[in-house]
Amino acid sequence: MPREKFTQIYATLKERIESGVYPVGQLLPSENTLIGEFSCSRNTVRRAISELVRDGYVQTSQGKGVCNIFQPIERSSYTMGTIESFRETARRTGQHTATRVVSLERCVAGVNISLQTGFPVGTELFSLSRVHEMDGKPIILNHSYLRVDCMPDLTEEIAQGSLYRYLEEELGMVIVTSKRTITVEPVTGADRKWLDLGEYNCVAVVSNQVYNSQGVMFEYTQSRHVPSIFRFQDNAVRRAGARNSLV
Amino acid sequence: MPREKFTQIYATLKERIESGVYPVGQLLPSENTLIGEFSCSRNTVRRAISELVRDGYVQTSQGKGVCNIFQPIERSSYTMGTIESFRETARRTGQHTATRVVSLERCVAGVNISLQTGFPVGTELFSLSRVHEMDGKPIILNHSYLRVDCMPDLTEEIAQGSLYRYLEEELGMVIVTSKRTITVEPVTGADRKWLDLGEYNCVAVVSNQVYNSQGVMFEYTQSRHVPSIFRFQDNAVRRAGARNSLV
DNA sequence: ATACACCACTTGTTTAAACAAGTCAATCTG
DNA sequence: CAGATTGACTTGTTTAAACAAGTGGTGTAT
Repeated sequence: MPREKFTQIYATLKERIESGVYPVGQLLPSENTLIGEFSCSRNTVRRAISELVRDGYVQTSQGKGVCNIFQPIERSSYTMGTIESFRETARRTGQHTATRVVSLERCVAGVNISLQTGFPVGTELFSLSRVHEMDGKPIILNHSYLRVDCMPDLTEEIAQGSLYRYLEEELGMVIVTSKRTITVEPVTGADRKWLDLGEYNCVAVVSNQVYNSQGVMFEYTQSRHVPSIFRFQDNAVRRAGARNSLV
Repeated sequence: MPREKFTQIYATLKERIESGVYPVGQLLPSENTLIGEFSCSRNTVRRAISELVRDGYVQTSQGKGVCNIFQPIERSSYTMGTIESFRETARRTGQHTATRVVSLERCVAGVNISLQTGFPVGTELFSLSRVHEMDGKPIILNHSYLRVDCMPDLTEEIAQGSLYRYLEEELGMVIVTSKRTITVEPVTGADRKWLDLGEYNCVAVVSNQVYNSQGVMFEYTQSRHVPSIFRFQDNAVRRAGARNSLV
C-alpha cells in the first residue's frame, strides 16, 4: 500500500475508470469536486491526473475538463512496455515461466562491446546468456553484460532466478531508469538454436541500458523475442513546445 | 519560442547536458542553486527536472541530487518514439521524403474493423493507404481509418501532403494523445508489392490510435515498416508503487 | 435574429512555505 | 579506534493562494 496521497488518488481514479464508474468518452468530475472528495489540495489531485494522462487513461483540455479515453488492452500474448512485464503477464494468465542459463563468463569491455553497450573500454563484465521459456516454449533469448563491481558474487544459480530480485533485495540496489531501443533484426544461428522460430527469419530485439541510483549503468541487455509473441504498448502525449512524436 | 518558464528552463538544461557543460555521470547543480540562476520558485525548477527525467537525460535520488545520465543517441536510420518523427529525421539528415497515395475509399466500420481499430460499429470512415518513401525507397506502408465526420472534405491531394498539418492548421483540430502498439508480423502480399523488403519475411508494425481534444479517436493507423530502418526509442522510469516495466 | 459582452466554470502556470526523508561528512562518545 | 550522533545539505510531498487562459452559456444591445 503506497502511502503518498497522490498515489492513492491515482489508484482510486484508475480503478474507477477501468471498472466503468466513469463512462468512457465523458468528463471526469472537475478538480474542485475531487478536491472535496479526497480532501486534499489542488496540486495533489493534479499530480494524480497527470499520471493518468501519461498512462493513456484520460486526456485533459483547458477550459473543458478531464476526458476518460480508456480502452481495455488486448490481453493476448506477452505484453511489455509501460503496462506490464514478462513475469507479471505470466502470473496473470497463469502461465508457467522458466529461465535457463546458457552461459555465464567474465570478460573485459573492448572497443566493440563498448560501442554496442555504452560501457567504457576496460570495464570488467559478466557476459550472461539466458533463455526465457513460457509454458515450455522458448520465447526470449537474452544476452546481458553486467558490471562485475556491482555484483561480484553473481553465480549461475542466481542468474537462473530473478536477477532483479537479487539485486534489489539481496544487494539493496535501487534500479531507477532504463533506456530501451526496439529494432527488428535477421535471425542468427544462436536464435535458431535456442528459440522456436518456425518460418520467421527475424526477431524483435529490445536493447536495454539499466541505471541504478548512483547514476551508473550496470546492465546492458539485448532481448531477442520470437515475433509471434512480441507486443509493446506505449502512450504518446503531445507536448506544448514540441511538434513531434507523431508521424 | 515557448513562453512557459519551466519549458525554457528545461530547454536550457537539456542544451547544457547535450553539449557537455554538465559532465556525464556527475550531479547537476542543486535545486536551490538553479532557483538562484533562473530566479524562479522551486516547483518550477522541479517541473523542468522531472521532464528531463522522463526523457532519460537525468536521474534524481533523494538526499543526493540530480545525476546526468545522458548518452547521445545513435543517429543512424529512422528513429521514432519519444524522440523524433519521420519527417523530422528526414529533415535533420537531409534526406528526401515523399508520400504516395495508394487508395482512398469510404467505408463503414463492421465488426472486424471495429475489433481491429476500436471504432464503434457503423462509424463512417475513410480507408486510406499510403506509402512513405525516403530517398526514393519505399520504407513504410500505412493503412489508416479516419472518421469522416472529423474531416468530411478529405481528398487524395490532401492525403498526399501532411495529414496532420491539414488537420491542425486547416481544420483547427488539436491532437492530444496517441496510443501505440508495436508488433512484428509476417509479410503480406501488399507488403511485398509496395515495400522493398529483400530477404525479410516480416515487418515491424506500429498500430496507432489517435485522439483529438474532444476525447474522440479520429484515426487508426497501422504502419508497416521495413525492418532494416525501423528503430524505436523509449525511456522507462521506475515508479514508486509499481514494481514493473522491467523484465 | 445576430453579434457582442459578460460570467461562471474549467484546466494551466507560478509562487511561497512547511515538513518529511535520504545522504554524507564532521564530530562527539564510549 | 569504532561506533553513534549531530548537522548541513540534498530531493520528495503537500498545502494555499493568485492569476492566466480556454469553453460554453446567458443576456443584452443592435
